[in-house]
Amino acid sequence: MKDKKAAVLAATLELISEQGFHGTPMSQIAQKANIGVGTIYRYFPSKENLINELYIHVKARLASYVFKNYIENMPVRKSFLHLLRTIVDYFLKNPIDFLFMEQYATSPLITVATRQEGLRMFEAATKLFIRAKEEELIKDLPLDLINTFTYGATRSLVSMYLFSDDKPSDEILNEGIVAIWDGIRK
Amino acid sequence: MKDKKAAVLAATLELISEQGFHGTPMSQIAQKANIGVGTIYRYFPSKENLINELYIHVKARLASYVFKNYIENMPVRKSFLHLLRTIVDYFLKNPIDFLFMEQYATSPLITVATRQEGLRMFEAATKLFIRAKEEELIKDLPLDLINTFTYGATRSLVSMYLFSDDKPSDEILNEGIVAIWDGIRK
Amino acid sequence: MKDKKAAVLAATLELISEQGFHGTPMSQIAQKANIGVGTIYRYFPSKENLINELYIHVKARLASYVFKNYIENMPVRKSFLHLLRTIVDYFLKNPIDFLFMEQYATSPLITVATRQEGLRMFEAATKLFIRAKEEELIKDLPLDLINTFTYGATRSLVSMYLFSDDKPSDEILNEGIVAIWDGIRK
Amino acid sequence: MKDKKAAVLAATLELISEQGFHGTPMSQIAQKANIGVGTIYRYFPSKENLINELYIHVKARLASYVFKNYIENMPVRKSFLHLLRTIVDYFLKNPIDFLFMEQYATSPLITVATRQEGLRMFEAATKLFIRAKEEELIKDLPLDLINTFTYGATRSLVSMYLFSDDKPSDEILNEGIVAIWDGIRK
DNA sequence: CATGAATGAGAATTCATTCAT
DNA sequence: CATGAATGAATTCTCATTCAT
Repeated sequence: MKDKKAAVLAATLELISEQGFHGTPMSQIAQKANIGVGTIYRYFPSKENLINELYIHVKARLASYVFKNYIENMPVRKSFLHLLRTIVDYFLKNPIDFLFMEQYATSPLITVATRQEGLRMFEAATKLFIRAKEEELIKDLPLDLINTFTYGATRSLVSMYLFSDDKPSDEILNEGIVAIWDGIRK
Repeated sequence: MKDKKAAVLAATLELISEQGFHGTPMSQIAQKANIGVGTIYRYFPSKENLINELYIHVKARLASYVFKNYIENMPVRKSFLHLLRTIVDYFLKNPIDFLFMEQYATSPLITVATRQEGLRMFEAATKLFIRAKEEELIKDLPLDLINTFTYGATRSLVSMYLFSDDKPSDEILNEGIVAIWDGIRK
Repeated sequence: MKDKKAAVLAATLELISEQGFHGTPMSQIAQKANIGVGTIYRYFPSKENLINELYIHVKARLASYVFKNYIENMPVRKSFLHLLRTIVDYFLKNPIDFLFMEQYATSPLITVATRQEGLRMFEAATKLFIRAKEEELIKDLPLDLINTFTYGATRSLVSMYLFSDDKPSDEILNEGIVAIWDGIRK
Repeated sequence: MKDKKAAVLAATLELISEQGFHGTPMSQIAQKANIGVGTIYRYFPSKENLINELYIHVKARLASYVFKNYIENMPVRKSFLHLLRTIVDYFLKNPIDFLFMEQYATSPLITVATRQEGLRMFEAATKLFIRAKEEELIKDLPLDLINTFTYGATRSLVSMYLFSDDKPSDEILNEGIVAIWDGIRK
């Protein structure tokens, strides 16, 4: 049943975001997912594999949301702002996903292969940057730099929103996104 | 002896950055530090305390490096670029410190008190942002946002440099830093 | 399975009586009970809890033996002698239970709650003393005193029998019990 | 220096009575005795030896108190009552000594040799019982029985006094002691 | 003699994983 | 397929004892 696998992933995400990987026993995951411990092992060969699959799962969900209404051939600046805005939206709506990504993006538990698979889902964004460079709209910096820079700044935006006591308005978020664009544009 | 405490901190930093907190047993730390397991507990009451002290230690080392040649009353833009450049320099020279900060900046293992103590060491930077706002040189966004944005973007810069195969030149790093400034300046 | 819990209790009783609580590692208990160490923790949350449950267990077994053929309304003296005789019998047949009770009756490891639960099992004896006082058959001393005095003297009897080289005859034991009665009777 | 040895014994007695043998680290004893840990080992080869010497020490102190004004040739009953009364007095004045004896009288930590040495200090009491038997004042029971019986009952007396909320009067204590005599007299 | 820093063996406890039902 | 009792390797931490100063 797909049901059980999904239940395990959901339970793991919630528990792990709060308690961390090592603070969350398989038994607790099983309990939250309303299945037996042994059953988890029908779907995931090990706990390590489970968290890696969860990483892919969460990243795929984000990508699917982000690219749902994304149109490839719109003007670069508009695409860029739309993309960032959608990412921010998603994380504000799904803070647990954000917490999870923050913690496991750099964790040694996530294998190189997993991380690469996660990156592949955002190739459309890379294409956009390439186009931007060709159209000479952004600084002449390495693509990688543009990429991480953009994502890093976006994370900061979300993080500040989620953890600060006085939530910034929608407008300020937009200004923040524009600031990122200002950072890379020519 | 101060020797042993320092040896424990050094060993922990190195091991924990690669293997994570839970992937690093106390016995391994002891071995790498060339002391007995029990000795660690003469200096640190628990493993949790050890990592919190290490956090302070690393952050203090960074702050000391960053503010060594920092002059409070220089023009804002110059100060800003100098500050970011020094941070980047430090992390490129001490990649393990960077990996450690990346992993534990958001980890629940680091207590609120520890994090606050860490922040206090960078008050000079906050002062600079306040001055920048007063002089109306940067966008009218919340200080927190400016702050996390700046640090987030800086991290991306370092991260890209450390993990990409074709290391960007010194010039490109400078351009990256300027890009950050462009992001927040008016 | 009830089997394993019982096996753990039996193993613990035997080992702890000889070696003491702190002289008996959980691993040894597991080995003697023919189970894995972890299995003990399925039945007892901690070593401290284990010894407290064992205390109840042993005391319940004693009470069940002692009151099996006990009839409430027999003459006081007869009841008294019967009771003491049965206690002595039980301990002579189960010397390990005696050793265990001797060591843990006063130990700080046994919680107040556990001790109280143990006392409740011997309320019938207290009733007998009350009746004895009402019938003015025994000295006019506080009940507590009568109680501890009686039990203390009984313990001595058992202890002497178990550890002396020339075991006293059945008759002598009876005389000993009568001596206790003589101590408290008017 | 005799000073230090005595200080160690005093510190150990106090700490061990409250916290138990295994709950009391050597370092704590050293601290309470105002000496270095290593120094303990100049006077006692091991922790086990320390507790055995303490046992002897406490028992000797009790014996010295009990037999201080004891006259060998007084009438048996008077001697007996005096002896018991003095024991009770001592323990009421030194409850820690009582707690210690109660806990370690049956503990596997005290070696057989130590226990025997402790018994030897009370030979005068045994002599009294022999005389009592010769004069046919007490029941014709084995000496050992008389002995343990008497001591067991005395312990109960003290224990009840120390732990009950409504302390029995001096008179009641005397009655209790008489009850013990009544138990063994012909 | 006195000290206390250093040590590492040993203890309780946890938890991923297996496998008989 | 699903289960969860059983397992024991692995982990953190304590503390008696040693020995260089």
